[in-house]
Amino acid sequence: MSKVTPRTLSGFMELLPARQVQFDLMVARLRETFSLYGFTPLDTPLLESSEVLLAKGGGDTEKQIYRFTKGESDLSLRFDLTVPLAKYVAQNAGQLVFPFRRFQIGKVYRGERAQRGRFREFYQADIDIIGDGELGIGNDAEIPGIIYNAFNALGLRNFVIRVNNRKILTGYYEILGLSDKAQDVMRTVDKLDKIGADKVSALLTDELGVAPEAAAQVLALISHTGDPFDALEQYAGRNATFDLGVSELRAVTRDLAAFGVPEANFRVDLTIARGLDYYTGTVFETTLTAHPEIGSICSGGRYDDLAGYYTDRKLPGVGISIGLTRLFFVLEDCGYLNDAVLTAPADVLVVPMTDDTSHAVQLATALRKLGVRAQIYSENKKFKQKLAYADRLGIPFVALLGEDELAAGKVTIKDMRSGEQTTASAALLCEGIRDKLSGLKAAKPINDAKPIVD
RNA sequence: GUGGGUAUAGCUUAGUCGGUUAAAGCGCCGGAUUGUGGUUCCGGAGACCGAGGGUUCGAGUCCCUUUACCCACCCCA
Repeated sequence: MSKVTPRTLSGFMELLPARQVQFDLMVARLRETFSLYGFTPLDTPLLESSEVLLAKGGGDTEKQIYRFTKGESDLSLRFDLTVPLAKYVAQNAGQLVFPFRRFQIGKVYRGERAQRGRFREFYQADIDIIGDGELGIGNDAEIPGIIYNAFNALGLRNFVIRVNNRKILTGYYEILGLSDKAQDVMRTVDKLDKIGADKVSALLTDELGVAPEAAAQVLALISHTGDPFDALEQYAGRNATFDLGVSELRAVTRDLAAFGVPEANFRVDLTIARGLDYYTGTVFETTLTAHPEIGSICSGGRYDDLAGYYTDRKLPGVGISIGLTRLFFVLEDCGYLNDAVLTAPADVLVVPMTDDTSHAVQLATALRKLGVRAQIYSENKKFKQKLAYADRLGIPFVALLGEDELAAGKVTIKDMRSGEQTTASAALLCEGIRDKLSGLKAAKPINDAKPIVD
């Protein structure tokens, strides 16, 4: 009989057990970190009515939406977590306490061509702070600290959080008389790192019709080396939006040290703008120092009006989104995933070797009460196969209950890494294992301290 | 959406000018070792060469079609 070939769709990521454990560990660390800053968890449906999801309409996002009908229903898979948040907040505004801080970690879907580091189904880890009518700039200032600590909790060290403020760009382009082209100019300038100043200049003049002098001015500001605030100072007092942007950017950078963000992990970068047009102030973008080619793994910013398509209530917010799937993919690809992390499904494999399994069950129960993950191996296989099972799954301890042990009322524990065996009372061994495991479990999932070079 | 590339064992790949039995490493299974895994040694299973059609005495190899996947652009996490 011919079989259907098992396959996974392009752009969808599936992990083997050990990797999945690692991924889940990263998710857990992010949840812990977000919780430390007072964010509350939120889960929303994967599927929404197309009317709700596409309220904004138009643009590239609409083309990338997975959309289908089921009976009379016109449904769409969410393509980010921000639109569902907007719906949720608009719907529940009366019952929420503002500023509303939520985090959400979930899958989103984009029907675009997959490629390296670019998925069609992927996890985003979002945090957002939503204000009712107003939201202080202090919330923006808190974001870099959260990003830093979140990545730090994962074990990442080599990354840079880049920050800019859209008001600065908007105001500057007003000064230069480029307001009508502001969006396109920002998007072009955003490519500076990738294609270089000459090509950016060419694109500005040839494709966008920017006057050469204005293009030169655009590049002059963003190419400034040294303290970016010195460059910005030259234009002070000429445009209210620009001045506001500069003061907001100052506010965001002022307390970085107090928030615990090292200078090496932060940079004001006047080129970043984010393609998404709903950002109106602070913008963030985070890249891995050793892998800029993969693009941003965490970005976000300030928006004036989250839910304008659903309600008249003005709901400004600031938030970020971590591309967890992309991040995980890059880290695995580059060998940064820390294999020392305990990815075994259990801490102890309890192996009964006689027909009487009651002692094995008792031991497993006692271990679990101590918080030690115990699995009973009940297959009637050869002894070596029982050990091989533990070995292949990376289970660090095997508890052996053979005739000798049962007769003596004891248990033999084998440490699979050292090969050492000790025989003692069950209670004594349980405590010992718990203590040994605590060290292992403190390990972080990622180790990017030593970048691997081909 | 646009442009390029690839398809051979579970995985990564080799396969000469079209020639007879499609090769290797890794992995898997078994044994050496019936209460000791991970190392080593020995043995074994596993491939209608992506699918369909064509040229030919003969196709993994050449041609056409198709599907899937990969890479890049656009855009993004």
